[in-house]
Amino acid sequence: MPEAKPKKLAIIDGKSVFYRGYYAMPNLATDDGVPTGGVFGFATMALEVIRRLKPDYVAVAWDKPKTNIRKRLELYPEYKAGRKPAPADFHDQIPILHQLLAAFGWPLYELDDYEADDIMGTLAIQATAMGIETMLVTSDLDMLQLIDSHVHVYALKTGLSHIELYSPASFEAKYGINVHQFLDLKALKGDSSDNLPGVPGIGEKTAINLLKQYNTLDNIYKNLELLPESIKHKLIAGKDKAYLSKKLASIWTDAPIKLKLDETDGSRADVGELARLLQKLQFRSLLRQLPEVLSAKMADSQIEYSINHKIPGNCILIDNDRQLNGLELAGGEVVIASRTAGEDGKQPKYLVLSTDNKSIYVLNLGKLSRVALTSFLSGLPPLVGHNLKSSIKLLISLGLNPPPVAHDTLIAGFVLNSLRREQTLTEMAQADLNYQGKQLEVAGDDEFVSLCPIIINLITSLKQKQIKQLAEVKAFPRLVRTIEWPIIPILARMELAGIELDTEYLNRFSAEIDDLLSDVEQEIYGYADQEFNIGSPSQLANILFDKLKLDITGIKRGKSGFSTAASELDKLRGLHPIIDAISRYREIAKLKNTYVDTLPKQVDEHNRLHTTFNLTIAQTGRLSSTDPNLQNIPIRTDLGRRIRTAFIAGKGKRLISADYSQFELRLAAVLAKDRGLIDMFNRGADIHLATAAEVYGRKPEDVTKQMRSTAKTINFGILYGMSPHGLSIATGMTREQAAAFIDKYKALRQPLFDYMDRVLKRAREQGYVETLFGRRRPMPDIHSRNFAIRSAAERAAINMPIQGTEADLMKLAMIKCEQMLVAQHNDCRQLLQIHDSILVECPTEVAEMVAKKLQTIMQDVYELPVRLDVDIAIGDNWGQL
DNA sequence: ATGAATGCCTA
DNA sequence: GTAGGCATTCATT
Repeated sequence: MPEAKPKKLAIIDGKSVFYRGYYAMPNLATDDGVPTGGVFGFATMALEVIRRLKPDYVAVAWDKPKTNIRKRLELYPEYKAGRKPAPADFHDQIPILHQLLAAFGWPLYELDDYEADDIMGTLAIQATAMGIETMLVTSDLDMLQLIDSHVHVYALKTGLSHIELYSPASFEAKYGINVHQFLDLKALKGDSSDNLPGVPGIGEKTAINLLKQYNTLDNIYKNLELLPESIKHKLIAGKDKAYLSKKLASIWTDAPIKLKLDETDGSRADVGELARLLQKLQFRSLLRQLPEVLSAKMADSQIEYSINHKIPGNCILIDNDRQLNGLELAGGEVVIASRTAGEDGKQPKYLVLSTDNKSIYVLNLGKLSRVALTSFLSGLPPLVGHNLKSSIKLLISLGLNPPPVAHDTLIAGFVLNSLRREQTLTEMAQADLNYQGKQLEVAGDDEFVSLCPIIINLITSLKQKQIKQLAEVKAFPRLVRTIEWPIIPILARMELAGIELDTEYLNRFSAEIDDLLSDVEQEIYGYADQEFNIGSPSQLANILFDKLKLDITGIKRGKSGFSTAASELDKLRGLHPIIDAISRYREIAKLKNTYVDTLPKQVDEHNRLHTTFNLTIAQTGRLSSTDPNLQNIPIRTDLGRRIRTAFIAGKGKRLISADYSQFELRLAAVLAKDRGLIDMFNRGADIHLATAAEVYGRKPEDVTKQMRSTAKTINFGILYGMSPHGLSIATGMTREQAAAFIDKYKALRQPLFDYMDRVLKRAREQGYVETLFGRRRPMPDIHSRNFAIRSAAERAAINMPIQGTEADLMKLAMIKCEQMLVAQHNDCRQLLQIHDSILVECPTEVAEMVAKKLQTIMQDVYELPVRLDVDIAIGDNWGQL
């Protein structure tokens, strides 16, 4: 018989959660003006606790106002001095919170002289004694000192409801010291929010270094003689303060309070009352979640744990070549996972492989020879994994030719539901498999090895489930097989290849810009007749609108005053020479800070820059690029273009760019089956000029620059669901002129507008929109009662099939280009993709030929009623292209 | 330190 | 007015 699962108790740090909500939603109130921000935060989090943690028991700890810290004050009168009192409408919400707790059936624990921390600590100790697992929900890092094998801390992350397991390992990864050293850290560095002094002159950096070296506070004081003079003196002078701080920061676990399980039974919620309360508070979104959350909870108690719990017995750690002898990785597929480490997180450390879910091999890469490894790994069957791109990069960096992808659980999860927040294996397993075990993304090597069987098991289980789910949507199996799986190894190769940066050029450029920048800066100070921080929108607004009294009519207001965005400054141009100077300053500062000074810091030893391409971020299916983002390198201004000049081809090589021309508009024409537009493209017309000619009823040769520009604006605007109002702003026309223009355009492009209506209709009926290849984007906000939200969803819905089809086709083109390159020009590499273009590096001799081949492949990527045009260019730097 | 707000770079 | 990433300032912890 399996051992019964231990019961779980969640203890919520009521005030800290409440505060979060209060500050996150400062103005939230019901229609009759009752402030509800804090309650909303609490309620949101409460539902998330039920959904995610599935506790058997729940208790809420609360600081009693005023008296709560008396005992600590006896020790240190300054304790928590300097804290602002809570605002008045904060207290107004407390009674509502009590009602909410009553409805949940959750008791509030509060005590004179004890803070919520102490109550939580005490209850946790008692729970452990009863054999119960405790989960502490808080935003307070101090709570980490309570962690042990039966007590876990969940921290509130960004947003109101996002809670995340705070593990000793993640703490260690972040600070480099153990959780048990937490109190000693506080003792040394103090804590400004609690007004704990710590040792004066010792900050976090020094404190951590000392603790790394000497482990404990006591031991540091035992070894004072070994320390540098200055630190030693500070420590001696601050000894009392250090130990006092430690005492004050310690959570007391002996509060006079008793955990009564029957009071905290989490299943006693009065659902009717809850619904009534949420209704009254006008928390509609929460109200909607209620049935789902509570029923999920009930269902969970009946459903069998859906993971195969038979942990495979033979998980073999391999750390010398001999162990590889006679081992084989035969089978239809291999489940693979990898682990990297080091400063940049790019040093490969472990590779985990399992072909039949019985034997799991954990390769300690540092201990194995390259030869033994490559011979063992050659001829692997197709791969299954979670974020296979990282494992494939590892295989390639070992010199292997990676096998094809059979299934990636990260990407399948995204294809199945692009809205889901869960991205790590742990999160996905928790959400989809009801996995309730340990966090799998861990800091310690030993811990990682011990988790390998679970990792393999979860990937396998997730895959099985996802395969079934993919099969339920006709287009999905084909989408992943023909687009998503094949693009993964290509991106892996692109990331590994990187692109060479001329760092010396950028450094010279930086110095040059510096002079420009300080000139403009002085000029601005001159106009303002004072120095100020030009980078601060609020200071800048003060100068412009208070001091210089520039005309504020028509200037947008933000949350904190008048906007100084470029579009608003444009309205002031001509009023004062400072405006132009500010624009120049902004341009230069932006380029310098974001690109010129930053990129050279990120190159590898070959001066190459390696980005990460992400497949599971953009809702439309586009790639995104991070660390660094190489999809937003400047091009529009002359100064910006010079940054592209720093992206260079390697020695004896050339860069080729291949860009789709008017890709999205062509696809809009196809999706809408707009014969007129399609024909226009197939004639090879200048699309904006031809549009202007038709709308204005002129011959093409009589179209002015202004007309063409207006037509161009609307051609683009249409793709984004632009309104007449938006058009008038974008073109400078009056609203009436814009409306008239749109009317003509509508008549001309009726199929396009009919198509947009069809997309919206389907979005409303089906709840999602899709691309030509059946990639879906759920559109829950399409039914929002909030006009702004609903309108935004409608615009996104119109855009998604167009942008998404572009993304699908671009991936397909990359796959075909890669096949050609590998087969015919294996010394050529794709380096970057920027949504409608690719950048390829190849030997000078073949550049011409390769460029032509790429052009042909991209133009013929997929049979469409519209012609696709691809522009190619060759150069030794990106700026020339 | 962290997150929101602001602003700006790309397709 | 679609889709992203990221730097800086400033308030809050």
